[in-house]
This record gives sequence, structure tokens and C-alpha cells, in this order.
Amino acid sequence: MATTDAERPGFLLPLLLLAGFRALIDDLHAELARQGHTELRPLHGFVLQAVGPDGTTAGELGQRLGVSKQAAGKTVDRLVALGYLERADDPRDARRKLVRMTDRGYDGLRRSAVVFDQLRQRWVATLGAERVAAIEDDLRAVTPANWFRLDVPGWFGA
Amino acid sequence: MATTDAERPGFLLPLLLLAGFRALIDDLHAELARQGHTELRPLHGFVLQAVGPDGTTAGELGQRLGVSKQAAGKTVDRLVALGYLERADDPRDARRKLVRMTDRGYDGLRRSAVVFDQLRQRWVATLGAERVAAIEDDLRAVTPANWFRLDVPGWFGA
DNA sequence: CTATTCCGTCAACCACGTTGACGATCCTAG
DNA sequence: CTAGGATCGTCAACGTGGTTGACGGAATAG
Repeated sequence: MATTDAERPGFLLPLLLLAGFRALIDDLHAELARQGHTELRPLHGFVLQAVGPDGTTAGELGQRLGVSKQAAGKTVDRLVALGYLERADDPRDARRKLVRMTDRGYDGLRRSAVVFDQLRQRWVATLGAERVAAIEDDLRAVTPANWFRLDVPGWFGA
Repeated sequence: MATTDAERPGFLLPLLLLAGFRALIDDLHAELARQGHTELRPLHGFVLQAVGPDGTTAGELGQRLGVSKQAAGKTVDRLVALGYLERADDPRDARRKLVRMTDRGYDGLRRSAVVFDQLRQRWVATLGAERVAAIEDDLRAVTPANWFRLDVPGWFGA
């Protein structure tokens, strides 16, 4: 054991996890801004991801993100205003409004995926592939498996 | 190495880091609520930590937390209303208003430290001490050291 | 004494979330 | 076919946590 646990207060762990998350997210949207997506905020990438190539409805989106349908609807409003999403009527159910990605939305999502891969590769270059993979495996082991929600208001910052 | 890094999409890493962070924070404030601190919200623990045993001013607090002095002031307002902080005049500079922890604030901070240690111990029980320590070391290596300078002198856990 | 700088606060605003309510639409029972 | 209930999206009000700009009082430099 390199260092004893006595020197490692428990409160550092969450701080470091948050710092790692924020470092990745900040780098991501700095790079996206450099590539022309200046309006895309950190949260939006995950929303686009949740919409997916097939589109959804606001309610279903909220369910995927773990937020209320109203919150999802507002977020869709913003992304529609930014040109990343568009709404369309469902011909089979007049209550539903389909949410689809625009070309710009696809572009942002594709670039996000590329940049995320590059950032992970940077961690691999620093830490080594095994250790990055170990972090992922370990985190998967200590977090609830069904976790795919993003109801985190202030923790995204900037 | 359990799995190769061949097909590990980069976007999972931030998601897992966030999931780990949220798991710890959610568990923390669930336990704090059980111990009587039902009003203490996730962010407040970090604020108390940033205030520290010696107290500060709103402006300095904002600097430590990386937010504007106005935002820090509002957060202090809420924590004062909840009874965790109190304001006092600085006898040596009438412009400054000292922000100090109340007894309740100390209690919450002390309990947070204990619970954080317990939660980290739970990770150690699942993953082993070396791997938890490795996660911490790795994250420290890939995050800006300056991100959240919580080199709080006199963190009274012990 | 005056000019500048520092400190806290007020005001307006934005992003993101919550509940509650409500019309419109669909579905099913009678 | 019609009546009731469930579902979908939206409006409204509100809470939290953040921002910028402006401003008055207090310390300090000249």
C-alpha cells in the first residue's frame, strides 16, 4: 500500500470525482466551442444523447433523464431555439409531439463523441490504459447500475 | 486487465465520475438527514468546509468556491437562515462582515467528515484499499491541482 | 482632503429544477 | 356512441444557484 488510509480523509474522494468530471466536461465544451458549437452547454450533450437518432417525446425524454416532463420540455425549448432539436407532430397521436435532432444536433453529438474519445485517450496517455479501465470498472462496481440520469442543477458549472 | 480499452466510448468516463460523485453525496446527505440535519443540502457541506473553523468573509468565500461574491453572499444568507452560519462585524474593518460557523454548523461539518470517512471505507470494503487510493492518485494526476483548494488547515476530523 | 480601491448588498436576469392545474386527445367500458 | 379515465404537452408559480452591473460606505494612498 503506497499510503495509509489515515492520510486520506473521506471528503477528498467526492471532490476528486467531481474535479475529474468537471475537467472532462470543461475541456469538452471548450473544444466544441472551438469547433463552432459555442452555444452548446455542458448539459446539452447529454440531452442530445438521450434524444438519440430516432427521436422521442418530451415526456419520455424526462423519464430517461430522471427529471419531470416539464423540465424536459423546457430544455427541449432551449435546444430548439439553438437549432439543435426540432419538434414535429406525431401523425398517429395528436397529443404527442416528436422531438428530433436537426443536422446541427447530429453534428454536435458526433463531435462530442469524438472529443470525449480524445479526452479519454489523454487520460490513457497519462495514466495508462489499465488504470483508466480500472477506474471505469471500479466506479461501475460502486454505483447503482441503472444510473443514466442527469438531474444535477448546479454541479455542471460554467 | 479485465477488458481491453478497445471499445470503451469516451463519454462513459464522465458519466461514471458523476455517478460516483452523486452516489457519495446522496448517501452523505441521506445519512445527515437521519442524524438530524434534514435541511442541509449537498452544496452546503462544501460551503461549510470552505468557511472553515476560522471563518471568512463573503468575498473570500466566493473566491475559494470559484463563484462571484454575490453568489457567495446569497448562499451565506441561506445558511444563516438555516442556523449553520452567522455574521459578525469585523472590528478592524467596518466594510468586512465576518462569516462564522455556529455550533450547529460545526456539528454538521463534523458529522459530514465522519460520514465521508465511512463512505470511503465502504468503497475500500468493495474495491480494496489500493484501488481506492489509486483512483484518488489518478484523479489528482489528471485534474488541475488548483481546482478547489481545500487544503483546509485544521480539518477537525480525527 | 481627495481620489481610488475594496467590501457587501440590491436589482435584474438566466439556467435548471420542482408541483399543480388544465385543455386536448386517445382508449376503453357500457 | 357516449362517458370516464388515462396520457401528453404546456402554462403558471416558485425555489435554488449562478451571473453582471450599479452603488454607498469604509479604508487607504497621494
